Amino acid sequence: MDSVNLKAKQKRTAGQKHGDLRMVLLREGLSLLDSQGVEGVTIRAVARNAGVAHSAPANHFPSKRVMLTAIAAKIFAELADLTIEAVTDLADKPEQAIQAFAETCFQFAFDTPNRYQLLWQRQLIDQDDPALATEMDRVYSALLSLLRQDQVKHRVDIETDAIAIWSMIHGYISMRLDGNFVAAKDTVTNLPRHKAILLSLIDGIYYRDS
Amino acid sequence: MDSVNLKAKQKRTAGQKHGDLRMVLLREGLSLLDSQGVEGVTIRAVARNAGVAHSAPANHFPSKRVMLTAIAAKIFAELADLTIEAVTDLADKPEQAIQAFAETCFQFAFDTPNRYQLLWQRQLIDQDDPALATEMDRVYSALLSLLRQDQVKHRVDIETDAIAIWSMIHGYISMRLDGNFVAAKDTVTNLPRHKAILLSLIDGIYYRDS
DNA sequence: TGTTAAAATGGACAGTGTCAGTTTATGGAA
DNA sequence: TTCCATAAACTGACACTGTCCATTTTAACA
Repeated sequence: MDSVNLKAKQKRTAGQKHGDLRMVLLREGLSLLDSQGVEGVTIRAVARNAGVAHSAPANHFPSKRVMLTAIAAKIFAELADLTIEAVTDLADKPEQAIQAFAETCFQFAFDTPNRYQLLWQRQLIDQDDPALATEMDRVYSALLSLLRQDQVKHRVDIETDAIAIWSMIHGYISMRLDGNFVAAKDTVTNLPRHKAILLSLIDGIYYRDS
Repeated sequence: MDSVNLKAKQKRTAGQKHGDLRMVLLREGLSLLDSQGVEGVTIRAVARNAGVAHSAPANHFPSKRVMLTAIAAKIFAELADLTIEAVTDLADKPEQAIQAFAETCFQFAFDTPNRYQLLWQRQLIDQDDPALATEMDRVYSALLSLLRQDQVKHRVDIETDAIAIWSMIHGYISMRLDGNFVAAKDTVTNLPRHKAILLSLIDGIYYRDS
């Protein structure tokens, strides 16, 4: 058996206690994220909750940044699944589909704010990570294809329309999660009204020839 | 002299070496923020750069969060000054004024990204701080009054229009700063085009009766 | 001039991420 | 079977952080 065949063998589980510590660590990391926010997600806390030594995670994640990036990739995958599922069976009704896409993002962000916020913390995660980029692209591509199917509106620049729509969704979510509407004398009771109006405004977003 | 009069005396500078260490600390904090990002702004690093002991800042800021909040308030004041100055002399041209407002935000964010990003880091700063809220409100109020002066568009809900516009501006900025357009095959050369289109889209944002 | 209280100091503590060396446990080879 | 190579997990250490504490310095006031 030569070295090539040796390298081909991927299932090597020597020395490990858990079935798959990497998976356990990601699960505990998500749990800590939900309960204590991103600052509660320390390598040592994750290791404690997983019942292993403080340096055990180093075998699976070379740095904290890599661990947080892996967690963020899982979250993006979750969001991608939700949005894509929300717009299936709406392929022939692109306007409704876009609304469903936005509504799903709102729901996800307000249901699990800590998860949503981690996705955009550039100093904590590595945006160039291939696994993360793949999942992020799934969300973006879903919106893009909705706009392409929208034959009613004569869009000149679909990509920029997508960016504008996504900007408005993300901007509203992040400002609300950051509590920045307090200064604007906003209350939580405004959320349904805001959402309704934003959805109608999003519907009006498309760039056409002058 | 009774205790009330004693309390009324506010200028008490006993024991201090610098003229105003608090101001020096804020300046060094901003400098570290610009050069190393928010994670470079540690209490001890700020103290080192100011040439004082590691625990000296504690006399002026009871915690790191309070220090970062004070820095953020200064940044918001800067942004408020810039936006308000940009829209003066445009009171009679509200559409141009709104464009100038957005353009100023873009400029500020891309010129000093670390400063802009600190403003929205809820886990690091205290959004309920009065000084911070005051400066934040100045920016928001500037946009609000522009919309009120816009007699051409018959806006039904000025506050939500402001939120939508501000959401789009902030959403685009933060996504670009986070580098989230890489997945969208975007390059920095797209910035001028995006900006032009976003400005025209912003112009189209207003909620009217159906 | 002496008092007083704020400001600045140095030391300590628990917690963090990361690195190094060591031990453990497993699958394949002799 | 026995042995070994190796990945995984462990213990220990280091520098750094924010925060607390007791102490000393310093400048304004009586």
